[in-house]
Amino acid sequence: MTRPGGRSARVRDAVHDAVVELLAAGEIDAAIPRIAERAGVNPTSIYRRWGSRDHLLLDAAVTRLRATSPIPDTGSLHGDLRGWAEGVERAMRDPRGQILLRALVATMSPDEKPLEYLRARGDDLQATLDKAAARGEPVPSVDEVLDFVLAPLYLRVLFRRPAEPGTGARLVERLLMALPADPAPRAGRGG
Amino acid sequence: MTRPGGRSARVRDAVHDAVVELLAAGEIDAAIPRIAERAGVNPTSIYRRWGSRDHLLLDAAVTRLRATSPIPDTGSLHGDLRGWAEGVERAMRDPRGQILLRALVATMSPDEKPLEYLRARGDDLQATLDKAAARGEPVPSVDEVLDFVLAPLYLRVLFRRPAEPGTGARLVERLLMALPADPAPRAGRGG
DNA sequence: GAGTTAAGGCAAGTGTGTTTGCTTTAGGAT
DNA sequence: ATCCTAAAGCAAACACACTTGCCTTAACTC
Repeated sequence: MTRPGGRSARVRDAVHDAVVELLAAGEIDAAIPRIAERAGVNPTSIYRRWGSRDHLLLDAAVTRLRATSPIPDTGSLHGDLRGWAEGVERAMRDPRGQILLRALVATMSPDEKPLEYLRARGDDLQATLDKAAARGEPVPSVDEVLDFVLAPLYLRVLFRRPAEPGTGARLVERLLMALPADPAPRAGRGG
Repeated sequence: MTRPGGRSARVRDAVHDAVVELLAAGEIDAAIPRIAERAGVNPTSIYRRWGSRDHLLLDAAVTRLRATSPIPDTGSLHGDLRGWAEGVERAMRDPRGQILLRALVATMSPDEKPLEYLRARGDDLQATLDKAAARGEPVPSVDEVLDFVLAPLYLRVLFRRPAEPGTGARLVERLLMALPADPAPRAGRGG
């Protein structure tokens, strides 16, 4: 990527778009020539850049999901987590979000270290929690947020149906409700 | 399957075994001829029976996962859920369990109705909860068990690393701890 | 604006996954 | 024991994804 912002970026975006559209349209095993056609690009360009369909899918999923639902800064932990959870929930009600999450799970190598995507999210989360702790608010651990807010939202999408509106907010409320009023730093659950 | 228990079943098991072994060994995109070779079976048999690689993977995953970690009957809800959660946790520490869960997520059609596999689990869970309620114990809803016990265990496997020993038991304890002492039927969370 | 060079496009060649018609085998039925 | 039929095996034809060498385009640099 020594030439950012030019033709290279255009092709990359067009290919990512094509992947998302095709998957969302139900062509879940569209091969590279089909994706290239949809993107208005030569198949060779895809083979040369991504090498395999799985690498392309993983790249598209990570890139696109990373842009989704950042953690807001509302001034209170409750507001931050609630805004974030609602964003995740909304993204997971979009068929494209669903398919991207599924593609991510499908193409991640099982022995992969904690995926960069989720690690970055964990870091963001930690920063948000740190700020809240500095304000004197009682805070959960990152693990608790992932276990009791993100996990239910994701599991519902992957195995059942997308969470109904309000689920994210309810999960956040339940988690924060369970915290001790004392803002002493909590012993993490060991992740 | 009009001829259960004979050659047909042997071939099916051999093919399922081959799938699990190959996936667990890292050959995640082993094609059908490769699976057939490993199973000691003719590729045509696989094409005729399953039609596509995805159908085969889904069938193998559902079949094998269904046999894993049933809910025990210990006489107390706490014991039942704890035994089950520990079983799930253990299955997810096995590379074959991990890969099967991943294959399941990857090959499920996104618009699939709640997957038969998880629906059956939900029914088992409901039966366990009903028994406990009949004994006068306070019980959570099926949704709560899925959200706060199964979801964290699955998410950790899919995105991070398998849960450490004791995680399942701790999740169950936390859930039951949060219940009101009054065993009145709880209003479900609407799933 | 001319030069430099990744990256994209093109086209021909190659391999392998998939299909299909036919034959053989093995379980169950009579 | 013999018949019957689904399912498995076999082999040849087929299709198409993938590779590769070469040429062209376009973006950054001086």
